Amino acid sequence: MCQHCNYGNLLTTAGLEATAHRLHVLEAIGDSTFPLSAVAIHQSVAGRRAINRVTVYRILDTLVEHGVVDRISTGGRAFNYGLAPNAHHQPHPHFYCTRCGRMCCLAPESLNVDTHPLWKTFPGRIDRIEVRVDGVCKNCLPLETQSRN
Amino acid sequence: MCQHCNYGNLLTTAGLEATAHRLHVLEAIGDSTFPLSAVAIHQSVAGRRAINRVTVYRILDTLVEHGVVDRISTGGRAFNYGLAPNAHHQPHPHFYCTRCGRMCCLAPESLNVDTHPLWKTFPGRIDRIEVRVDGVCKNCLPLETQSRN
DNA sequence: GCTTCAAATGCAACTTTATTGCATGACCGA
DNA sequence: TCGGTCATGCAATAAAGTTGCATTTGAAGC
Ligand SMILES: [Mn+2]
Ligand SMILES: [Mn+2]
Ligand SMILES: [Zn+2]
Ligand SMILES: [Zn+2]
Repeated sequence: MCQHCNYGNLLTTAGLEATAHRLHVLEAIGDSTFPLSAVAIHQSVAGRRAINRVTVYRILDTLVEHGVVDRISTGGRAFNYGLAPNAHHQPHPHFYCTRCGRMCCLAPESLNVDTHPLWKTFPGRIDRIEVRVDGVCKNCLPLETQSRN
Repeated sequence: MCQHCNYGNLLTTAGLEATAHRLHVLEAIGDSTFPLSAVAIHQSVAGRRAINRVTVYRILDTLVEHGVVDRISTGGRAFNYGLAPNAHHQPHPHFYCTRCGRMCCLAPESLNVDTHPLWKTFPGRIDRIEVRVDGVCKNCLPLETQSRN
């Protein structure tokens, strides 16, 4: 469990009832050091307690809507989910390994994005800027050279 | 048609046979001022010439593999496609309107991303850095305020 | 403690988007 | 003309998420 986040508080602060299912889903996300897919979250929660996959999707929608969790695009067809930035978690970019499909969180300061020119000129409303780094992770790198496919 | 790109040349330069279908798909992408979904591309091409949607998916895969076209993640479940950066087209970030689902290309200089800290510290291989700006486009902004849903 | 009612959950069917397998067709060179 | 390779078509399948509706749950009021 994350040192700084009380998951029950996160939920109630966001105006959400802290049901057991919601707590389990949020725990699965918060305890992971990298963003997880809905399927992975379902598996993780279902390991400890029966839960329908639709319920997981609905809980994820709710958590994202209320800003507790971030929906992170992988570059693949499915989304991943991670704790939304808050007092204890700065916003940060993510890395996506195109070989194993695993994401990882990058340090907030690893990329410096200057958004000022955009804010001045863009005619619409800007809600979020998402940066994703694609490549091959250090685990997959050795495998990459031998099997040329 | 883009002033500077000869689509036939783009294909043959990439080592691809310039079939009629491939040319039509590439034209649909290159003539658009914003990235298009596979479904939109299929509709566009099919309007002028019978083509199977699977063929469109396969052509898109081929074009992406050979670096002629970029697969751009929308923040939704489907991908969009745009011309890959080349001599006449600098890499640039994209904006995704979460209300109408339309993307648009942003000026290359609208966001300045400093990637140096990442290159120095990241232990894997970096192939690409994708930046997506989410929000509400100027067309949708008026609609947004009246219908609160 | 009982009742009530909205919110949460379960389950089946469905949708969207993309992929796979296999058959057919077109093209190019020998 | 023949052979082979690559492109295309078509049907079936897969992956990921959504919808509709029935059932359960649990907090609020009595
Ligand atoms: Mn993260
Ligand atoms: Mn573009
Ligand atoms: Zn990897
Ligand atoms: Zn819009």
